[in-house]
Amino acid sequence: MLSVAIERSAEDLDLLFGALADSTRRAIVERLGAGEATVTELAAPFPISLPAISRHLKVLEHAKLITRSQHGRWRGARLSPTSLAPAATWLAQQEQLWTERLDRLDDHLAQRTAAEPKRGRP
Amino acid sequence: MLSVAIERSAEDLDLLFGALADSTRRAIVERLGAGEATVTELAAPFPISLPAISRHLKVLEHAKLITRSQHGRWRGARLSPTSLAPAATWLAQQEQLWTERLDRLDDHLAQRTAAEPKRGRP
DNA sequence: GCAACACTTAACATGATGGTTAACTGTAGC
DNA sequence: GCTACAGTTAACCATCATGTTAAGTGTTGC
Repeated sequence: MLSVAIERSAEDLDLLFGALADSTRRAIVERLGAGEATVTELAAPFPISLPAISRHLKVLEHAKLITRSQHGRWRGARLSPTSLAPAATWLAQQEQLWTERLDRLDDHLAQRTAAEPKRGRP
Repeated sequence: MLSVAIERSAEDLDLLFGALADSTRRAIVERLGAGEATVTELAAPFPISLPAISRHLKVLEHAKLITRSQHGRWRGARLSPTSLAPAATWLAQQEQLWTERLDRLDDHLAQRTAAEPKRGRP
């Protein structure tokens, strides 16, 4: 359907991994796993100022990891469900690629040593 | 055995995700999926200088994503097989946590609407 | 030994990141 | 309307990241 459906751009991954490369932001994501929360709730566990939290949220939002809402004077943050997928997919692909390669290498070595058992290593 | 075996510290993840938050470094990792390579080989596809590549490799090494070797005057880089696991695990945990939560939410809502079908929303 | 090669290290410029405090915006509630 | 509350924006600062070029290190090969 969409011609650019698989277009997982390098920039998206930059933003995603970049957003996750900070323990405060990861903790916020973990916290949001328990459900929507307000900024003050999210800020509570951390020893940093509200503006700092506010910017972390902006980074997460920019990476499309969270969406924001407004209830009265409270502003909520919640996870966008499939947003981690691109990162997880990239990692899975890499792991698959190199385990495949290691398997092939094992096969190759097994074959080699089976075919030429007397070959010595200098 | 090791008392700190499961101690996947926040710093490790900082380094891991940080290392992956750059498209050049991700490309290098992808490239290394095909096997060990020298610095010049790794540098070839990129329009940046060798020192820049050298430092990217140092970042990857520091994040324990690659190991380095020396063959004569060539210096090789190769992937360390399980190094992506902490990142993949963290992502998997998050995805599991929040899909669980969404499931519980669904159940809850289904139960609620089943039990109190006439309840209106103000 | 010495020149060429394959890098790495050093020194530097520049822009991004993560934190601060102070001031601003917008909603709630009397 | 005014005050308090929840949060964002602005201005600033220190540090880190990423690139550059120039110089240094160590190995090869004649």
